[in-house]
Amino acid sequence: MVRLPCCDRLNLKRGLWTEEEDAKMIAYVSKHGTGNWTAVPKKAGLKRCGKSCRLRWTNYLRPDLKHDGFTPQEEEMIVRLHAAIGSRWSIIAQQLPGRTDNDVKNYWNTKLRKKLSEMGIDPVTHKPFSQILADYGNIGGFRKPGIRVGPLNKDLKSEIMLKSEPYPAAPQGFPNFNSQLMSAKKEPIQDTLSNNNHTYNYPSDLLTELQAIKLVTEASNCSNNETIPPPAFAEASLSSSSVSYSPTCSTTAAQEKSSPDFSWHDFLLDDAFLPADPQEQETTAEYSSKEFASQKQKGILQISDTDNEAAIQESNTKAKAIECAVISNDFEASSSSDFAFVEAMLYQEYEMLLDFPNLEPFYY
DNA sequence: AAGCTAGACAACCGCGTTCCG
DNA sequence: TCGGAACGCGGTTGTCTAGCT
Repeated sequence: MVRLPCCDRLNLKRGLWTEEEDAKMIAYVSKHGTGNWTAVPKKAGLKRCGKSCRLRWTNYLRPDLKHDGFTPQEEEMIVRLHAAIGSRWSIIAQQLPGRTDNDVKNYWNTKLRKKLSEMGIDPVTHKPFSQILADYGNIGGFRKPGIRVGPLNKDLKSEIMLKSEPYPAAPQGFPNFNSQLMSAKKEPIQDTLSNNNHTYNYPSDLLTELQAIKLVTEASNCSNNETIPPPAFAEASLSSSSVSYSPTCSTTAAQEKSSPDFSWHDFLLDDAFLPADPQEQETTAEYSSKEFASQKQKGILQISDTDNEAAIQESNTKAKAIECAVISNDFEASSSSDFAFVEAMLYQEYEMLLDFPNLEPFYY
């Protein structure tokens, strides 16, 4: 029997839900609970597919959901988590009670990304556009002039008024970070962190990603770490609305940071988590190099043996910035990140162009 | 008042993973 | 162990609405 996509089945309603449908769903779930979504629409008397029912319940009808606007604290959390782990909306949403991945994703796409772009910060890398351009200039010597901008995100492209260029595709066989992370079981962060029996493998080690989340979470919860700005900056910088911020955190550091001295530098990936102590920075850099070498040895980054050492050093520094974020807060870092992933892609492309100078870059 | 546009967000789609017989 | 069904996720599209011309 050929199984059609649920939404292609006959007589199944699509589109927006009516109040009557919502009432049926709520009545059914409150009586029978969730589970086996494919059976729900039939039992609840709805002409919807199970997938649609699950989505409606998960994203809208669930009683524990917030339907009001995002607070500055939540904005801050989203930005920080996105900087740490990228667009893992479900994981980010887990740290925001009452919010769904869809909520967070929509809010990011419609508000936060734009705000960051307008402030000259690349929403993908969380680095200043100027720094990204500088980085590209540094590695652009081998590139054919005028060929393309490279894998800059759309925001940056529009921001710097460059003509539209296709992004390079990820090399085949490159590790699928998203899939591996998605495959990991969902557990509350605290539980996950306390579980020493985790089996996630480098470089998509969920533990470390969650550690990064924990780091960010704790930083937002009244950390005295001066590298972490308090929620107040969200009001000052992110929120264009008149939402007033009532600090739940009353640390001196937080109050000090709420001053006009706040800098968006605090949100930039390279800087936000770096230890203030230069010696400590050196330590983290050393760690990063070792980890990168470890990745290389494991073949994860697929770096060839003809590496240019200087380029490796550069790549080490960039690709490990996020790990510094983890280390600087007394966590044991053990994984890469989306940021590192992008940088690794860049580097791998660089490798390829070195090996095959006549090869045209590949496009989407 | 009508038409247009952009923003917000609800909903859908496709794909990868997990579950289970 | 295998295959199909169910589930969950991120990306994308669709719809509604407010504001502007």
